[in-house]
Amino acid sequence: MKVQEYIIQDNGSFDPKHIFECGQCFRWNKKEDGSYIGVFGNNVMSVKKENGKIIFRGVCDSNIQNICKKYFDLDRDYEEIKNKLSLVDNFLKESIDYGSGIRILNQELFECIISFIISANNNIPRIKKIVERISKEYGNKICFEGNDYYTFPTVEQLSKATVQDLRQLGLGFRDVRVYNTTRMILENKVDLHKLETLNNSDKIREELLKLDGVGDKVADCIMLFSTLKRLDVFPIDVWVRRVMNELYIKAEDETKINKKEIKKIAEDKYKDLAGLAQQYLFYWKREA
DNA sequence: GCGCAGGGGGTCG
DNA sequence: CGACCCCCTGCG
Repeated sequence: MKVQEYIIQDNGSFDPKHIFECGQCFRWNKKEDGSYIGVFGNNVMSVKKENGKIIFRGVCDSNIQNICKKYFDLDRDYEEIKNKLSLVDNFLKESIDYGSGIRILNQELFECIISFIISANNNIPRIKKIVERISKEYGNKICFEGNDYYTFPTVEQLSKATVQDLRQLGLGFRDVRVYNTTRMILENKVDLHKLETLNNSDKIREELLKLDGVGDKVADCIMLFSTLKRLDVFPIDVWVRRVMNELYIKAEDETKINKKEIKKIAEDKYKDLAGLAQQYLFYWKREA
């Protein structure tokens, strides 16, 4: 496949570091020159920020410009979103200044589901390694600039894996969950195409929760970080719980805070942009 | 340097 | 509410 290139002006709302290290994705890796290389769909791509420009280079299964617009959410006006959220309060404004180049990716739904099932009670380096091994074992190989990369497997491809196979790849107790979920999707017990047509976050969540290994937190991550793109959902993990407690609740023991209380604050303050607020706060708190 | 607890983007029973 | 597999980290 031929290498394509696409260049856009940096308008202040695109920073590879912010995008790839705000915790939404697991398949982007930093190179020595500061660029990032990742695999998504049937594409391998390098992304680099240079002299006020963002440079995309990669091997793609169709036009690179269309692919980037979709995946990197380029048609959404993040300047407008940031202006709106900055008015909420000074905490959020500070976090937005810190992670000003964050964008929420449109990741492939099945990959997102499996990746976040694997994320349960796990740490990011290990999650990345497991997803990489799954791709190498069951995905397709793509060559780019002398190196081999592997696409995340389709439902059909991953359905070839037994529980034992998955255990061998290091999934631990999540092996059964990934196995069961893959089967349920393969057999259309949960119809991913139908999910894309639903326009109500609660309805989508209800469907996702049928999948083994998908609880509240994972369901919210899937809805926010995949092509489902529900910007109103507010995933609550330990970091978000911590920052929300520090800023607004100020309880002595944050583990005792009811999730509903946090969700209500998020809804009241951030409204239909809660998911984006979550990403700015998460990145701010984790990095700092 | 090695060895061993501690804990990690939660979910399930 | 406790266990869950694995591995990486931090302290002794």
